[in-house]
Amino acid sequence: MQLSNSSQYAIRILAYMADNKDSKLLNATELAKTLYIPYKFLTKIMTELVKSGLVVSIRGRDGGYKFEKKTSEIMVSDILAIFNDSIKNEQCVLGIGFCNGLCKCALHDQWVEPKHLLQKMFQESSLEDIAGKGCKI
Amino acid sequence: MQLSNSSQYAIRILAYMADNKDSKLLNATELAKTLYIPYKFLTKIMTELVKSGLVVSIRGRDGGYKFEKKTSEIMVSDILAIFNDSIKNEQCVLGIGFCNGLCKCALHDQWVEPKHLLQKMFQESSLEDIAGKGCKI
DNA sequence: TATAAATACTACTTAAAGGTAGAATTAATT
DNA sequence: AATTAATTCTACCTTTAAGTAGTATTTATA
Ligand code: SF4
Ligand code: SF4
Repeated sequence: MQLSNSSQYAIRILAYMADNKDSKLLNATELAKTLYIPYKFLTKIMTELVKSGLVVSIRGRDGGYKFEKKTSEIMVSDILAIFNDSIKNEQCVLGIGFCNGLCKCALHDQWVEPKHLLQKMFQESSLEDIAGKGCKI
Repeated sequence: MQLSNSSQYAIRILAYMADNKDSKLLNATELAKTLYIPYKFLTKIMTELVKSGLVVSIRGRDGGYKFEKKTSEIMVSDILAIFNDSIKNEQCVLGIGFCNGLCKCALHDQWVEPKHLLQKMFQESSLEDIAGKGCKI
């Protein structure tokens, strides 16, 4: 019952970048050191973030990463979507997955509310919202 | 962001057993067929449920499984605990895991409420509560 | 033009979850 | 006592997530 490492790392990376978006570019070496994320794994994640259009990369010496969009326009749910970690309406708590209104599982009714709150948390939190709140890692 | 297969299966198995606790014993073959759970995986799970004291097994011909406790006294959270899938108070949404009140992560504040609802759902749902609600698988 | 420092690509390895196979054990029935 | 049908044990296989290695590519600067 938790997000994948990739999603967790990506949120932390982007939250940190949002926190430091005054500095022109942030590079992978610095991000990995600051955030205690394995360098090679971080670059893999960054490449996915670039491909998905959330950030742009500048290659070559003095290169790095910066945002493509405004941080107020990037929601945490957008990040989760990249790593197939979104909470969808049809997300199933007991793994059956094809139930309808007539035939629902033992926990269906209890699941509705927390599922909705999770969705809300991810869909309504922008990077601007969560940047600068608390610690940096 | 979902329970492990083992937890999901275990909840479905026990909810079904609670639903059919009038029948003396339920055996693995029948449970596997009815619930569409791989037989060998199901027996592995059942053995863990026996060891943890939630159900008792009768071995040999005409054997099977039945509850050790009342279904009103078995909470879904008890099942999750067996498979290390509980939602703990200190459960971390961004995977850092050692933050305190002073230094908290970007999503800490937003996480409190849904986490609490998840805990509530699992801690306050007994097998009696969820049995007989909806479909059988 | 050579060098250095950065991202991107391809491929591999490791660890954990999910699942399977087969034999051993148990106990009721014939 | 033999058979049958059940659980349990040990060991293995498969798939996916997580992480690593090495090379290629790009670009600023001396
Ligand atoms: S009713 Fe339960 S098992 Fe069925 S799709 Fe909904 S959450 Fe999943
Ligand atoms: S503050 Fe955030 S990152 Fe830190 S332990 Fe709590 S949930 Fe995890």
